[in-house]
Amino acid sequence: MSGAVLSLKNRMPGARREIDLAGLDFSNCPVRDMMQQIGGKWSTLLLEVLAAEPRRFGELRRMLPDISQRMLTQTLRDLQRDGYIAREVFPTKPPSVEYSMTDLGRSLYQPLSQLLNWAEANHDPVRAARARFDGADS
Amino acid sequence: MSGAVLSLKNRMPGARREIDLAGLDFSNCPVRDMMQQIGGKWSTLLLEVLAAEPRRFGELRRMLPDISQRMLTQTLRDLQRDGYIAREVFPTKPPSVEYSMTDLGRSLYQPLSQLLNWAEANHDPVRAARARFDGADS
DNA sequence: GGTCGTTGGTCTCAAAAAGAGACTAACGCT
DNA sequence: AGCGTTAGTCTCTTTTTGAGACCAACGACC
Repeated sequence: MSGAVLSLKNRMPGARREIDLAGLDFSNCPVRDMMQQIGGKWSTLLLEVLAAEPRRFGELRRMLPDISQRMLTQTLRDLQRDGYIAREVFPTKPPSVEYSMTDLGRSLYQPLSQLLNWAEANHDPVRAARARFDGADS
Repeated sequence: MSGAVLSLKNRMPGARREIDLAGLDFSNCPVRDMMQQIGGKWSTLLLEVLAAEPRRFGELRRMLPDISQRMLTQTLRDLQRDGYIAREVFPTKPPSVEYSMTDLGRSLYQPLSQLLNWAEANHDPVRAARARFDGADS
């Protein structure tokens, strides 16, 4: 989970030049760094839910019935770590915790929701491609 | 990898109504279905490379020096399966294989590249948030 | 004419990540 | 006293990822 952004920067002094990806900077790769988090199995789901309104832990757990508590805790913590969501503890009788989206999270959510819309709109072509592929060689 | 889109549709007849996620359809979840693929460690990287121009297998392997052949093969096949990229074999002496983006892939790449741009533009805030978080409790 | 390198993979095994579910501790209700 | 609620943590199992050896066919080299 931690460390190891890419380990490409220190990787042979003389060699390694090649094509260099049309200007893409993979040595520092913000794309992978972020997509690793966003692409997690539950991250987008949680961002989508929290983009609508703040939620409490148990509320989220009930909304995503097939997430394990372990993964919910961990995904929330990772999203918080990256600054997308905020965690606030209320000192009620059994302390309750509310998660809400930050400004950075909302900023991320704009392009992300576009992608999510694409996913919903193009689910059929993808499923069709899959069926074609799976049927072709089996 | 296969089956099990969510297993929420058949899950208690009477109960389970709650909030229903502000209109989001999680029973069939195209979002997770697609993000699972896109969010893979190498998928976006490959899509980004292939969006620029078609590439051969070995070429891709050399461009992404820290991908294992196994994962390269598998990621390419998954992207092909979902219809984002096409695989063409040329019957040269040692047969060569070229991967190129399909129309569906290009369609996906539009919102995806927006997200990728966001990632590059906002790498610093995210890294800052991370540093703050990691420093806070340690 | 045997060896080397090239092609695009597959196979096996080890490491890392994800999932399931039991367990915790403080409080409220009955 | 016993049960349920809160938000988690801990352990164990399964799945996914990663590293790297191996493969078959051909061309060039010596």
